[in-house]
Amino acid sequence: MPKPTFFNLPPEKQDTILEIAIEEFARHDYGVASISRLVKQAHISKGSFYQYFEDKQDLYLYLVDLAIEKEVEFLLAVEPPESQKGFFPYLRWLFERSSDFVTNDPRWCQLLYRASYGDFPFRDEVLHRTQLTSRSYLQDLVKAGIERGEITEDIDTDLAIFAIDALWEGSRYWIPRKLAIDFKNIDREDITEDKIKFVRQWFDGLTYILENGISTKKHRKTPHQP
Amino acid sequence: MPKPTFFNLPPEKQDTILEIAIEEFARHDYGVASISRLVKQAHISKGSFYQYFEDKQDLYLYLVDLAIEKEVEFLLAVEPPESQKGFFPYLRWLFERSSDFVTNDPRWCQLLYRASYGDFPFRDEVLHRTQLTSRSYLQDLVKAGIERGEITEDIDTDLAIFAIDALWEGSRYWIPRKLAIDFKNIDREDITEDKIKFVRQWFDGLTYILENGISTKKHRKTPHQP
DNA sequence: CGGTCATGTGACTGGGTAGTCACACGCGAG
DNA sequence: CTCGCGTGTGACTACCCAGTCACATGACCG
Repeated sequence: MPKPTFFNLPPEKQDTILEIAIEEFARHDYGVASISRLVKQAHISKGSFYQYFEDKQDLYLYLVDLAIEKEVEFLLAVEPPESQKGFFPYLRWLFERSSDFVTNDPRWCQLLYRASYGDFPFRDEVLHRTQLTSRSYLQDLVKAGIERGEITEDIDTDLAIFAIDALWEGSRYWIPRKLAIDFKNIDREDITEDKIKFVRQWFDGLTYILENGISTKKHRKTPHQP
Repeated sequence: MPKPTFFNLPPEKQDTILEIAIEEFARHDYGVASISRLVKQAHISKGSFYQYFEDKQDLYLYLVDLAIEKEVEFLLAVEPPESQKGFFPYLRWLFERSSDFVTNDPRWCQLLYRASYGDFPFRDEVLHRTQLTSRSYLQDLVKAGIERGEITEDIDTDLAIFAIDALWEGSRYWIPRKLAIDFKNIDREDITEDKIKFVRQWFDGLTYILENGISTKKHRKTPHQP
């Protein structure tokens, strides 16, 4: 947690610092991200930084927490379908919200990606935070889906969760690169309708694949042998 | 490419150096991996290292090339099914070989993962090398599958490739962590039959999901709207 | 006015890094 | 024996990093 000094700052200054910090940690893994670069860009002194935050890790964990908060908040900004409608409509909603999150807050999104897959000490500390929310949430979803008979029991719950998660995390990584989103200069104008549409269709496709697979139903040659 | 000096070394010494190097770059992203640590562990001097390799990047790109070579060689060590048997048997073969590659050469595998998703300068140089092989290979596979009518045309080719790739790369990352494989001390004894079986089943499951999705076929409520 | 306290500062420390270089060693040819 | 050459070496450079600290600034209070 940042020191009280940070929260005493005028909100705009807090925001500026956080903006620059998000950019730094979106562009680089924890180990490569640099506080020196950060303070230069934010036009504050090294000394000030360390009056705001305990250390690099303190800032980082705070950012991760903020990002998770931000993500949840963004997802829930649109009402999810009622749970009795079933798993797949829910998944579709989740992916649609997620896709908008990517185009809306690409840097938060990238920061969270790095939090899961990046290279740094205190992995467990961070994984605990990121997985606790997303993965246990998915777990409940999938289990309910199985109980309701929508999801095949042939597949292990954990594997289903993994698949959903891997497709999501993979998207989170590749989409900004496919769309040539530059984390340095986020330009709202640059996220055109076309791009938003592209991302929506991307996740529509993933929903379809997760539900039905990619095979035509004519040949089902390779049944699952558990 | 390493300098001639490196190739003049007795093969065992070359191997030792490469072993240590693989470990370093499997455990850390390019930016975090350290040549100083490497030479200490390999019991060679800084000076020697720079008589073997141009620089850090030279060594790294060489390792990536070796890893790709190693992967291809390993995959093809078992004959793939004849192509007329279709896409899904082929995919099953690919995943089965891949799963064995993970348990057999976890460090090479992890190095390649980092080459695709890691954080470093000269991204393009590395991506070019990794994608050229795997992604264009998948592309041919998927296109053939579509032409043969095994893969639904509702799905964009690129998205199908992405899905396969994302599940594979995700596995490559998570499996060693789930199995608690320590890249530091690779102990052949530690890779038990149980673990190998676990990985095989993992990829069997993924093949099934890719082919059929995770839904039971009873409710197909959410058709794909392109 | 003087004092106190929160905040701002940038030179500095200690340590890690990639890469260099002047020198040392040994071996084989002349 | 000596010269040259390929190889080995570790101290050294130049740089970057996280984190510290003695000092500066300025606002508010008595």
